[in-house]
Amino acid sequence: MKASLRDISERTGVSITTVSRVLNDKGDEFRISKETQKKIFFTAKELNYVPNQTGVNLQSGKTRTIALIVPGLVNPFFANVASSIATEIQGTGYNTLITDSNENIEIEKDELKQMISRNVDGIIIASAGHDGSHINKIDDMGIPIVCIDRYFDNLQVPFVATDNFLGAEMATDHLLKRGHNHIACIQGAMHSMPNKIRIKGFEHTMNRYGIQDCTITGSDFTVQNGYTETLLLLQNKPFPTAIFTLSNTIALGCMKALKENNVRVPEDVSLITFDNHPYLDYLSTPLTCVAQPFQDICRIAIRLLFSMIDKEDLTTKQVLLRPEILVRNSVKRI
Amino acid sequence: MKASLRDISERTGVSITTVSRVLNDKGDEFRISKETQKKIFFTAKELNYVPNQTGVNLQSGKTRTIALIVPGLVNPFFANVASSIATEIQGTGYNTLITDSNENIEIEKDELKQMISRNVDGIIIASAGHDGSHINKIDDMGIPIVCIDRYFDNLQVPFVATDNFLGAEMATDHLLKRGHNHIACIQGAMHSMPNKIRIKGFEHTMNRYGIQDCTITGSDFTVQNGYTETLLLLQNKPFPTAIFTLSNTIALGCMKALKENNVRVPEDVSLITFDNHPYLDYLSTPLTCVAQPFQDICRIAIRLLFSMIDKEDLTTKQVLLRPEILVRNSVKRI
DNA sequence: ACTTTTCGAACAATCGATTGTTCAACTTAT
DNA sequence: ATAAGTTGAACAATCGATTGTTCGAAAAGT
Repeated sequence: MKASLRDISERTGVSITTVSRVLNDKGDEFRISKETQKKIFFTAKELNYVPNQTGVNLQSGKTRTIALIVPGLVNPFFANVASSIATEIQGTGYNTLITDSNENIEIEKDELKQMISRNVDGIIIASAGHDGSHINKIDDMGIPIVCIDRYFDNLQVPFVATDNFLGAEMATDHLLKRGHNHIACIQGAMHSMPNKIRIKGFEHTMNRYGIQDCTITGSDFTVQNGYTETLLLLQNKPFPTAIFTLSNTIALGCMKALKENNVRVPEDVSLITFDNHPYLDYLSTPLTCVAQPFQDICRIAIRLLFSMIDKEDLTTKQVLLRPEILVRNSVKRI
Repeated sequence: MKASLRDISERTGVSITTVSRVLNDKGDEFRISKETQKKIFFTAKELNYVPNQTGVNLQSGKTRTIALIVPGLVNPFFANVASSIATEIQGTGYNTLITDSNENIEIEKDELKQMISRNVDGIIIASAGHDGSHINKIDDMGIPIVCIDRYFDNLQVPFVATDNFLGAEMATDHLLKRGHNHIACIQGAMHSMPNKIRIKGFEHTMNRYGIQDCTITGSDFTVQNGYTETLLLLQNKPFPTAIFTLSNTIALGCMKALKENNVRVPEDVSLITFDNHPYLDYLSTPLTCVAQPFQDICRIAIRLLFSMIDKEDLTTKQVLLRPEILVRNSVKRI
């Protein structure tokens, strides 16, 4: 079905070597006659020849493939990341192999193994794990890998993420400055670094304003979590004057619970969230948010990865990017 | 860095053959002594051996990889599709190679070539093209391929898509039944089959209600297009009583233009769109839409593809799935 | 006329894994 | 003691492409 060098070699009567050289535009370099070259090109076209990368890879050890492992494409943030990375890598001559670990560390480890097995040239990962030892192991094997969004203490590989402390600080500050001091924070996966840092930023800012006890609740980055926690929050007296959700998915669940209970935003409660989304502008109450610079994260991660692939020395290995607060109408001044 | 069979062979003093057989659990079958087996397993673990798929592939001709080519991950519909497919394929022992053609047929052709080159076992594609000849060519080469969402006349490969005629009919019917007869339709890529069929469904339903001239405008599935066309529409007198957008992206642009011009939905104009999205429930006016069964599309496409890979005969090759209308509050009865 | 260049292309090894065949060495049977 | 059988493992070819080396034959130089 698919033609190989051998097929062309047999059709033209010249050796595989010669065919290979001609098709790699080394015909002149190796003094293959114009006539032979023409014959080879013609036959290659005729047989619809496409080089078998497997062969090339085996020979070169390179696959020209970058793997991207994310904890969940259902999360618009990671969908955006995947889209950005795929698009950025396009045209570099590399392909992108995308997989989804579903926030499951075992699946993630298996995928990592698969990628090594497939000889990918580099890996970009937003890890679902609690620590980075399995990622350091990849690094030890000499496989270029960079972390995005999620990172760990003692991580020996480069990472690129939002400055989550700053982001949480900005959001909390925004609320406090508008008179809120009873703020509930609905968090995501507690072990994840972005979550931990955001919580730190939240608490730090609260403390700075002299507020010691903070309401922090929730357990993962899902719509369900946002929904459940908000429902629980609604039982409390007094109800907080503002809610700070740590992801778009949590915000979605939160809004669902609020709507079902006829709690209005921002009249009854103010709302601010991590993550931007095109729809936030058109919500019944346009949602104020902390936008992560996901495009820059992707671009820089790719840049770092390619540097590693090219065996260049990395001067900066840990990049935290400034988020941006987009003020819409979900926070009331009280 | 990475250990190969040869490394294990050298460390243990047995041949590569024996190592290969033991690691493939064929040790007993080939009467390799327990002792030797133990030694091999131990060394493999010690060296952190992971089989090099490139070698396996070359030998077997299989890569256990499925390629997915979509015209744009920025479109939430395709992000959902990508997520679904990646998730569904997970655990089948296959990996998913996702690429984005950016609605560009040249990029798409190039990607297709890449996939062939990489020996993928099968391809799922939502093509950006105007016709299916390049896809038939893949089929001719004996590479399993199935189309989703976008398909063509004379396509010789299986496809799975929404029943777009029905979807457009449902939407149009919904508007007409509520007293709208001045309806503007903002379409997407005119050459694409889903768009063509939706337009047909729209016109057919309008005609059924005795309305002959339909306003159809727009040219691609982008936010920008929805924005521009709505702006243009706003110049018209009389302004339509309802707008039917053929994708979520177009709807987003449309809403932007309406908002900027203080046109209220549904008081001043009713709005209905193709494609559902989690946020639609929380918009200032929750948006009535025609939801595509993207999960089923993905599942069936994968099913068909695996049947082709397994060389089974396909009884049904063309699947159109019933969409669902989700009634919210963006259509006013007049 | 004989040696040296140049030309045009083939040989053969290699990458990593798989697999049909072969082959010693030892055991058992005759 | 010799033939037959069993054990345990190695040999070698193969998949597709690349690449350093080699090798005839024709052309040029002496």
